[in-house]
Amino acid sequence: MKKVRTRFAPSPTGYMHLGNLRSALYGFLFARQNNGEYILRIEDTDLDRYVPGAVEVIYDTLERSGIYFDEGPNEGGPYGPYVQSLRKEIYLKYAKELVDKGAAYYCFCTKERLESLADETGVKKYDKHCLKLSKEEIEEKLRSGIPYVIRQNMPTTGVSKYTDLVYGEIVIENKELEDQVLIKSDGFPTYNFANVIDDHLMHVTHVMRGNEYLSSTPKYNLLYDAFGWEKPQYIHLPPIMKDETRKLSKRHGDAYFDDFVKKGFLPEAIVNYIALLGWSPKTNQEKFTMEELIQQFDIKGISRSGAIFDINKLCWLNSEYIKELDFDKFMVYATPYFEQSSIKNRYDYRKFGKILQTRIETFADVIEKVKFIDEYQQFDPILYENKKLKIDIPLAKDILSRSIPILEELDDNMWYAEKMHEVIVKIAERFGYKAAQVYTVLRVALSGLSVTPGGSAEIADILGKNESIRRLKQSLAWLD
RNA sequence: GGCCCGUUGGAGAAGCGGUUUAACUCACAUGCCUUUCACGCAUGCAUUCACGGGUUCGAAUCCCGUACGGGUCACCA
Repeated sequence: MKKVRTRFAPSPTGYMHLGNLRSALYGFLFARQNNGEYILRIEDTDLDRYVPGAVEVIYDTLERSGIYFDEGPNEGGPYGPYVQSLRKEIYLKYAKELVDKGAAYYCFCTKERLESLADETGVKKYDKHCLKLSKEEIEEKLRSGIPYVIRQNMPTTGVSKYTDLVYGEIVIENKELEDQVLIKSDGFPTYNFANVIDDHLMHVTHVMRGNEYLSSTPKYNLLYDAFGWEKPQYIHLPPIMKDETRKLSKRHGDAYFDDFVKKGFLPEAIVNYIALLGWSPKTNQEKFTMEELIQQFDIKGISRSGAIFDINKLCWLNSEYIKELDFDKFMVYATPYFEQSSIKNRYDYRKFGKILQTRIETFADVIEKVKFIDEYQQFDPILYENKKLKIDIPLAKDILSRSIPILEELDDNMWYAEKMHEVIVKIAERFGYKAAQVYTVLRVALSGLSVTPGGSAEIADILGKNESIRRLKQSLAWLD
């Protein structure tokens, strides 16, 4: 059995789309679990789309995701270079070999002629016009410097079939195949060609990519056949969708890894979630470490239909990862968000962090949760009402008016969460309330919210005595 | 439009001809906990697998057709 070698072959667009990340992940998992090798190859054959710094973005994203390579532009390796623009001459040489074999031919057609080939539905299929050129004519045109491309010469009859490891047998009639361009007039290869050449030269055994290539794969197979090369195994992946009809795409602005990191998602959670989009494990496990994914990943679990990206579930997974963080680590992630929030450089971030860790789904939630500090304003008294605890507005008033004097007597240095608990329980005992009733009323009065970032004792602690008393008095006044 | 692929609850999905009265997770709802909110815990949520035929003693599972959705038909990857 040949050693498994698979590859991730992104083009340097400057961003890492989650769909791409998932392809990178699956390829990585597959290579690692088979003790194979994982290769990074940069597909930059389109000069117009080149983005400076894009390779760094790719490496940075993958590194943060826990994905690494055995061979690539930075790692080196025996089959380099691993950047296609650096391999330009290689492709031309092989293209010419194909021309000699009759599997490809020079084409000098102008853009205008190509345009004129469109049928009534706007679909144009190349008519093999230049295939008829004689050797002399070709020599002549080449000599006089007329721009040319090299096209693949497709068979016009028969069928091509191959077995995809996810989709099963795919059969395409050869007459559906167009004489695609292999070498562009700028001398660069097209993706379609460079891909095949490099996969072969780099000894790639398994090709994993989006299923948009499902129906063009026979063209690549024909190329392998023309060279007499062994074909790789194909593993086509279903798309990740934004909703039922739209692919998760750049257009919608929220499909990049970086976007999610900025919103306060942990890379581990993103990777974990994405692993589950289009693949399901044999067990009921939902949370996975990278190591577990490597062990449990299985091509048989890859689905064939598109998966809708559900931010809800990502949020849930992220909150699970956040809760697991040890507190110091949590604060490392959370601090930048405190810095962006309205309480920047005020209040004790750690005190807030303590109560927030179980209450946020993304770190960006910190910004929202902290707003009540500055956005305290008259609220609907209905917030006090609680049928389970039998709290109504008159009771809330009682509790507030009786609690305030007692709390006011507390010394400043007694004003901390643990002490507040004691005091609240005492108040409850003394006036015959349930502790929960006092807690709830104070919590609402101090925050002006029904769902609060913490319990009343913690909130009072953070606010400090003066502000807490002020708010309690204010709330009482509002009730009149 | 031609060709290719897909279609199980709001979302991810298991299931691969008979202990499936269709797992599990998210969401949602309800309840419990009660030092409150959150966390946590428990329960509920598809008589049905896009639809219509067929094969079979028996189908979500096999076959055919229809509908719907996606992909592809570039000197873009």
